[in-house]
Amino acid sequence: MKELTIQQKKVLQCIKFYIKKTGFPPTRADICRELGFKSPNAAESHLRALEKKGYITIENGASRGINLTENTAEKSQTIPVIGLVAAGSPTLADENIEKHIPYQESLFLSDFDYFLRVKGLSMKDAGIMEDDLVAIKKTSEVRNGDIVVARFEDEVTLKYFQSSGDQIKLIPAKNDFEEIHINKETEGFFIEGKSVGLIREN
Amino acid sequence: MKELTIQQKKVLQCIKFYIKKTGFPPTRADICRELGFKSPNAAESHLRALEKKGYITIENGASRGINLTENTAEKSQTIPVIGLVAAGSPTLADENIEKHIPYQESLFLSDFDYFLRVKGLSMKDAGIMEDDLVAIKKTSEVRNGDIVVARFEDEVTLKYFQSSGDQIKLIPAKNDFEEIHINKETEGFFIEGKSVGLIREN
DNA sequence: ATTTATACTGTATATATATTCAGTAAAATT
DNA sequence: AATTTTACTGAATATATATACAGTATAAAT
Repeated sequence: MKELTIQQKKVLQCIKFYIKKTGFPPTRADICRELGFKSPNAAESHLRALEKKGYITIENGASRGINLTENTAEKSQTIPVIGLVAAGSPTLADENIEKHIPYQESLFLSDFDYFLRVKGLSMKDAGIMEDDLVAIKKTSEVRNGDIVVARFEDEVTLKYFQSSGDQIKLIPAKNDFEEIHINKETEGFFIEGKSVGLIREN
Repeated sequence: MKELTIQQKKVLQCIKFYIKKTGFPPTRADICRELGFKSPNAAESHLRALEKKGYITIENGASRGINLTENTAEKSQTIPVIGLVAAGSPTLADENIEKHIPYQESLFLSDFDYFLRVKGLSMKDAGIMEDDLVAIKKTSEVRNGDIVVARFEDEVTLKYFQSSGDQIKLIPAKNDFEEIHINKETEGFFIEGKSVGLIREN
């Protein structure tokens, strides 16, 4: 989508804010009032520019006939899905993002930063199946029994966390997978975050 | 909140639908067009009734100045969670509803009608754990391999569905639970719906 | 039994609103 | 260098829209 100018961004923000506040879109005059314009044509021109660039649609002849396009409206309500690949860490870099899915704030008890798409069945006995989306909160503060995203060198895994002293155990929830034992200070070892929820798309 | 009459419900639904479709609320004339009224005052009166009962607010003098109140607006964005109890069917009656949770339309690939709170571990090997929320779409059209909500007399269960001819098998996803074999025409047997997704709140 | 709420039609109108036209001026693009 | 885009002011206007007023009729509440 074509880039917006600073003023056009201001107008778009103004529209979003107005809708949030009142439940319906602003008139040209409303926009002028909010942004200090003295002519309704200032608002009109900006609206037509926003329409041309695909951020809104305008129903001609209708009062307050402004509609945020899907792309515009959803932007603030989506969260990235990241593929869990054997090599490479789950960063929020564009190349790792599989897609964005709509997201409601209070979906889980805790807030979270991204969804991790699960590969493999090492957590099967914890009810985490292949292709499930695990909601991950980025943090290194984890407790025994938490399901964590751990990185060791280039490998990223989802495992139960168990620590005693300097010793950390990463335990898969399936007998035929192996536990990983690691020292806390081991170089290249990080806890990326922990699971706070799960979504499965049948 | 005070109960709405059938007509008032229709008008409220019409407003919601119009906003969903266009992004902005309807005029009095729009409502008349949608519902077949011949006088704008018909819409006006209903709007004032809805305002009086607290379902909407109206900004006087503003065109399309209709705002769904928090309660009203949320209703279409929350979905009920129903406890899966051994006895009693999962109806949407108030007494069965555990709570409402926020819900975004495109969360799963299919739409659905309610969440079922899972009790017991009979579907553990399908990755469905105790207290998980299974998204249920009310339907009797199910295919072999679907996870279905089946009711037999007073008992409601979540099982794999498998049919051949008149014979229906309800298969739990755990060895130590028993399969249920039932004839299609058995009295008191119903398929309530099928699972289309899952949410786990860690 | 009387009042109030529901559920409209039909007409009228003040005003809220979109939208066009005429300008000015700077910045960006071609 | 010429054209287009951006960013406005200012005035004018057709029409979209809320809203009041006058009725009619039935159902519900007090």
